[in-house]
Amino acid sequence: MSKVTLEDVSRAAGVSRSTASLVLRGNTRIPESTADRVRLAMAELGYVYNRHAANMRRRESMTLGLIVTDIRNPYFAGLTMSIEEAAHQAGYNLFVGYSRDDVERQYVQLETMVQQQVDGVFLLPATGSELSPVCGIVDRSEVPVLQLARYFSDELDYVGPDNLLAGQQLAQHLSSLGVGSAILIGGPEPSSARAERIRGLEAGFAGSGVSFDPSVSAATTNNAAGGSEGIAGILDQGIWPDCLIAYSDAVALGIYAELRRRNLEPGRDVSVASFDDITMAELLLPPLTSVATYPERIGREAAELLLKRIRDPSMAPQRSHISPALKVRASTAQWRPRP
Amino acid sequence: MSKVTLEDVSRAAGVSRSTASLVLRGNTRIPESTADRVRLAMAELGYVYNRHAANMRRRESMTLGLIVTDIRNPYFAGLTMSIEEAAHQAGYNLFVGYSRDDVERQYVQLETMVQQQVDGVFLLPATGSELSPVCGIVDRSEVPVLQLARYFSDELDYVGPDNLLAGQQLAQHLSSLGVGSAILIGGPEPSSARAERIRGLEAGFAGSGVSFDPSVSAATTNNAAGGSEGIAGILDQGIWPDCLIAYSDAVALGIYAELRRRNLEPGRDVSVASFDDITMAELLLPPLTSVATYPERIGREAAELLLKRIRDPSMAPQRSHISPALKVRASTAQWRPRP
DNA sequence: CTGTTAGCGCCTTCAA
DNA sequence: TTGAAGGCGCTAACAG
Repeated sequence: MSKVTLEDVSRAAGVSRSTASLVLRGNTRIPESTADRVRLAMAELGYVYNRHAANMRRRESMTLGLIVTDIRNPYFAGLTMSIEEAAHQAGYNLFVGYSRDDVERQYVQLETMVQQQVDGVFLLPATGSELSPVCGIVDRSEVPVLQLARYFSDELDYVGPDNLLAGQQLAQHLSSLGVGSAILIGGPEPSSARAERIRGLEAGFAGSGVSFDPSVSAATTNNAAGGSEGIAGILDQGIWPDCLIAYSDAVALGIYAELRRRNLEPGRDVSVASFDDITMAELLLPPLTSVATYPERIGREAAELLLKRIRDPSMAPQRSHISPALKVRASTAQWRPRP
Repeated sequence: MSKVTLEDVSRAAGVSRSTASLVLRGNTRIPESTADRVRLAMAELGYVYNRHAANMRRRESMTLGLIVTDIRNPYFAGLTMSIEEAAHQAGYNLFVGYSRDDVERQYVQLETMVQQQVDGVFLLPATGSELSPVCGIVDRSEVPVLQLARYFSDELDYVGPDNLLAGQQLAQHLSSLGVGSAILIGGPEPSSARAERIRGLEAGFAGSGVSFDPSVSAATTNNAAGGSEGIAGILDQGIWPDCLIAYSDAVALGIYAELRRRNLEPGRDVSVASFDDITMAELLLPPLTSVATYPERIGREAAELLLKRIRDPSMAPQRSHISPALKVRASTAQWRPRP
């Protein structure tokens, strides 16, 4: 029975309600003996602090929302876990919703979170997200929204990997290997992340003589099925580049599998590289060259920024880019140019 | 400004507050013309329904809590996503906490969820969970707790895989292959799931002549690192069984990697099998034999049960076991007895 | 340091 | 059908 109220506690402890309330909030001006008596009474009566009631007055709920597309991709799982950790550390509880990359679903989730009075929302936007519907939902309550890993608006905060640099690092590595041609496989077409990675790759390949045409590759879902589909589409056209650049490690897993279905061996018949560097990349055979994008750091940084934004809603929109790091492994390092 | 209240709306629409409230809840006895006027006013004023305020009166928050250990394991990620889906479908928002298999952390998360007035909690218990601290936190508010995938008490509801049957199915498959000896690798020692899988394996191997001694294998964390560590411990003792049974696919991934570091090939030098059948199992080389335990079904079933429990707190504790299905793949099927 | 008072926004009840 | 009133549990503001 969550029926034990602060009033009951204060009565049992022989103090006023305001005193009990102050003890709860750790006020130091209350003498220790009184505070102890109050705490004892709370324990004995089985008192449970009701945050909803507190919220009615304080106008903050100590909850945050997180909407991501799909956590079966370990990259997003790591991101989610680090955000949860930072939120809890700051005393917030976290509502989580999975949009499954469906915009409508995402908007519904955003709406219910706003109704639940969240103090802020981390949004890893579904493809097709736009500012105006988001604002329509959010502006009425002035809930700050932070864009995670992908962005669709300059007016909202953003924290994500430095995709441009990541693309550049990877391209430079590949051209140094003597790769003659490379193709990007998969990834959600309209995402800022994919566009940035492409721009980075183009910049990195510039002047190296490596042929790289981003328009060849079709967009796919960001998972293994997308990778299989993407590489199948390329091979079925009779195209056979020296290097396959997966949009992400999740996509690369599908590329490995599809290559083998066709009796091709990744790392030998074609080099393969990717982005994210999830744990699995290193454990695959051959180990997968990947650009680490550090989801844990992105999560920590995002939490820090959103909390700052909650404190100061008038601050100008911020963008934060986390530096990537290339991890060279056998999937590219063992590959040799065809004679 | 979540300052627009139902009173403002009713004033603007020229109706009473109770009428506006009834429109919100979809009452049909209100004439459509009136309802439309109210809805129009809500839209024009930018009204946001405040669930906290509603909760003060209705004594339900329309929120549920979910505490899992770690979603970087795709098995738990799938479980989490299916629970979120079912919760949203039923109109609930979901608080999520990751215990990282730390009991103390788990208790803190449980406590803050209770303070947030959750109507129920899904708990995938951290190793070392016990009934009395959980009850200490939960009983005061009478929040129902459902045990997910592992259990530590008969007094709480439970939904998880039928681990006994899963172990049996796998053992029978292995003995039919002519395996002479098998060892279980990894998994959290004190978990009900591990104990049940062992019992199932023992039952399945009984009378087959396959040597299987569960005491040989050390417990580990439920991830790739645990798998590598587990198999390393076995091989370093000079033990070399015909078959390695991983506690889970996540563990199996580490086994594959460690075997290869030692120039052993899974599926040829030793057969490997596992539990869970996450997407990756099929994509590995060699594809991994695994017993599917269907996290999506478990999640759906769990959500159904918890919602029923919320409606009827006096119901006797329920346990629900989801049937597994063996997926035979090359990691065992291609293995041949050593001469 | 304590007690009192007045809400936060909504829902329920009762009377009109 | 509508209006008025009371209260959910807490906190803030003020007067003792």
